[in-house]
Amino acid sequence: MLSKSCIYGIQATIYVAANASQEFVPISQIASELKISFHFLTKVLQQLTQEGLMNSYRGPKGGVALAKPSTEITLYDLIGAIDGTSIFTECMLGLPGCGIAEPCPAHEHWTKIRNELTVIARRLTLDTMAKKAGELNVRLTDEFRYAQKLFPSIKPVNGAQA
Amino acid sequence: MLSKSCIYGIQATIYVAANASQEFVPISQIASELKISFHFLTKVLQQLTQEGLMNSYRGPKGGVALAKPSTEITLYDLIGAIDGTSIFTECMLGLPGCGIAEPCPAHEHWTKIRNELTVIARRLTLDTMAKKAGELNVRLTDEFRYAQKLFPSIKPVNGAQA
DNA sequence: CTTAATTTGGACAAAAGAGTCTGAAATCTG
DNA sequence: CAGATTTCAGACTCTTTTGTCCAAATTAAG
Repeated sequence: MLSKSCIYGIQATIYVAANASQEFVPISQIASELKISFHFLTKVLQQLTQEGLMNSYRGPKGGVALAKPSTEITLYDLIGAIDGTSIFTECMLGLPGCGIAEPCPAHEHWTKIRNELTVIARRLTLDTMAKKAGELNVRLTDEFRYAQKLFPSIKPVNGAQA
Repeated sequence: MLSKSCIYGIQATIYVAANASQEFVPISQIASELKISFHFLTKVLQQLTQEGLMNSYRGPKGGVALAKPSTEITLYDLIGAIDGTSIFTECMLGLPGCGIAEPCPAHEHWTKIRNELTVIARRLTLDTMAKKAGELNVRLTDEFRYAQKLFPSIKPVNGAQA
């Protein structure tokens, strides 16, 4: 479905969005929290900075940051920047000319799914995903438990149940 | 999305279903019509016979045939046999424990899409797809034009417009 | 029985994806 | 300025997917 690079990129940007207090977040910190290879994640995030979705800064106190408010970066942007938009446009059977004029046997069904997927990806912002992933002040049990999986360093706060 | 192997397998079975007049269809014929590497397609179809979706027969007049009526083989069966069912079950972000109890940030949206995809794949039979792909007696222009792309050997019949 | 057509099965090569490593460039701190 | 921290850029390896090739087994037809 999505490539590993893409999944890592999405998880990392969610992490950065959730840590909005830090100006620049070091890639090493993201990699160790999310248990992703540091060097590999570096490549993925370089791609996101080259695509204009993130800013980076070298040296001590450096790292990466979102280039835009987290409310303005969508899942669609992230997928498009890493895996490309073909998942939102291509025929299920990979036939180059598939379209309304020359539909493939699965055309109508797949376009329906694909369009829904596109709408969802365009609407789902980093902001929304980061909130679900659990900032420290989110105390809902389910979300907190997820947060621990994605961000192991997050510790229970008073009132949160593990 | 789907692997090349899977796409080839789907196209080939559609072709076999559309050529129901032939008892066994040689793989060489399928490969040349669909412009797929013969040896590669051979592997894919071997997989489908091992999974019980097709029968094969060696020697002259041999080839492959559907193991069941084309009304009883679904897109879900084909995808499951070649790529596996993970596309119908897995988390979008690849998180192992993602579920109702510990949903990932895209969980609710992705499961909705995934479920629709599953329903469609389970309902879409080879029979239906083969009809759309254009048997010789289908004269609808759009479907015929598609048929020529997927099955180049199919020639216009009287009344069909190229 | 011989020949040709066909699948089967395995080995192998090429390409793409995933992951690792090293050195260079930039930047902060003292 | 010196040293530490960090991204940047490229080379390299490993694995999976894709694609190619060949010999063996099976079967129909003459």
